Amino acid sequence: MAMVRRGNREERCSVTRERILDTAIGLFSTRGYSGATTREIAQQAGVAEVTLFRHFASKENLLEAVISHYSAIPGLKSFLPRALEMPYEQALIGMADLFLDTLFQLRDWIRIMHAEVQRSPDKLITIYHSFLDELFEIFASYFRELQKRGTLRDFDPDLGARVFHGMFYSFFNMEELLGRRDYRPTDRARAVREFVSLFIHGTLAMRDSR
Amino acid sequence: MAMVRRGNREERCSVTRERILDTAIGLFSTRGYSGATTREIAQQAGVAEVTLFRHFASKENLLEAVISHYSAIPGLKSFLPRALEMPYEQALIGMADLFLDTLFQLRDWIRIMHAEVQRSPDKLITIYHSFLDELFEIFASYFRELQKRGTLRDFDPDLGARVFHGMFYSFFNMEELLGRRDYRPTDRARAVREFVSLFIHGTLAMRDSR
DNA sequence: TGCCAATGCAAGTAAGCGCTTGCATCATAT
DNA sequence: ATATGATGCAAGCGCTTACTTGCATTGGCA
Repeated sequence: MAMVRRGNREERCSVTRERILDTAIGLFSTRGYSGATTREIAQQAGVAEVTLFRHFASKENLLEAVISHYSAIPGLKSFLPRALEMPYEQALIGMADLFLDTLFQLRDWIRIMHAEVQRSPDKLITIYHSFLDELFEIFASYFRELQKRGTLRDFDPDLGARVFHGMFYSFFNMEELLGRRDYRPTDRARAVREFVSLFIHGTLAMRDSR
Repeated sequence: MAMVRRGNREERCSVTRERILDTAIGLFSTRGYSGATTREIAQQAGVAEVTLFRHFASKENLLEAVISHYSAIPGLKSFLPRALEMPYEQALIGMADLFLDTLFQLRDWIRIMHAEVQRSPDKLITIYHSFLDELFEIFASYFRELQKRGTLRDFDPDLGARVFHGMFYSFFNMEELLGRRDYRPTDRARAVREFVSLFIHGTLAMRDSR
């Protein structure tokens, strides 16, 4: 086995830990929690099974570590001030792109959440809900500000956020979570543009030439 | 154990089979395929475990039976001709309601698909993809017809279908799949109305008074 | 009445699971 | 140079799993 041989002791330790976590999130996401075995996780991480249990007290413990380790929310929030300086369409495209990037980065984490939120301790649910709340609030606060400025009409910003989220989440869901990249390999940039356009102008004809 | 005692032989047999299937879809959807045990399925269905294996050659076989047994697509397609006679907004609300009803009916089936599409044989994926294709085609063909009539402007009807689907699918996803009914118990009728309104008119202000 | 098919019950099998123990190795920190 | 701590290896423990076997019961059917 390829033991971690270099570096000082702390580093060696944390590198091993990270390798286990990296492998675990992948296997949990593809096989599910019950379907993934500690033997396979250890083997694929290139460590002995006993090492896995020296780092994590139990399999359940490992799952918790995986979930908290990869739940980091990215720079979507920091994009908001910049978005407010941009033209509406450009800002929405930027937000959509950043949102999709985020989803694709977190896809394994999201898969685990989806699969395990059922049989799960409240811990998972709480984490997932706060993740979603944060997400929605980013979108909603953007819409709220533009409504204050008079750029947007008077719709419910929270429901607007859900619509915006829904369009792109289900796109991601279809492209990534459903397992096959070769199913409807829709051009992402084109989809984003068309989605944003529909979100901005709606579907009705006869109001201007666009 | 409450054996099935009445009815002729065929009926008795198919009733038992159905009871096993009913229990299985519930347990597969909450615990996942690996997490659900044949013991518990049999017990909860009120039959001996050995009876389960007399009806289904293996656990995998039972999963396949569950999936094909509950995959029926409902009356959304038959709504289309009627929708074409309605005013646009009313038709969209009707389609959205029917779509949501369908999703809530199929929620266990959908959960299983989501969880097992990963480690799965191509069978599952194929079934799920054709389910989605059928769904999208219903929406897209409706938009295509209205574009032909000049009611709708010239957007890509397939992407429009995905947006329409996405709004409501992610609503369903949040209300039902994420495990907790008490999270954002959004009023469904209001959400449908607002979603449809956004889909029709977009978000921009300053074009008419609505 | 007598056969038969659907089911139950009890016991068991082989394999795999999460997890533990005891001991050896070896690079680093002192 | 020695102690230490992270790791590997091999074996195994107790338990659960999917699945099987043999036999008894029961109700429908000829």
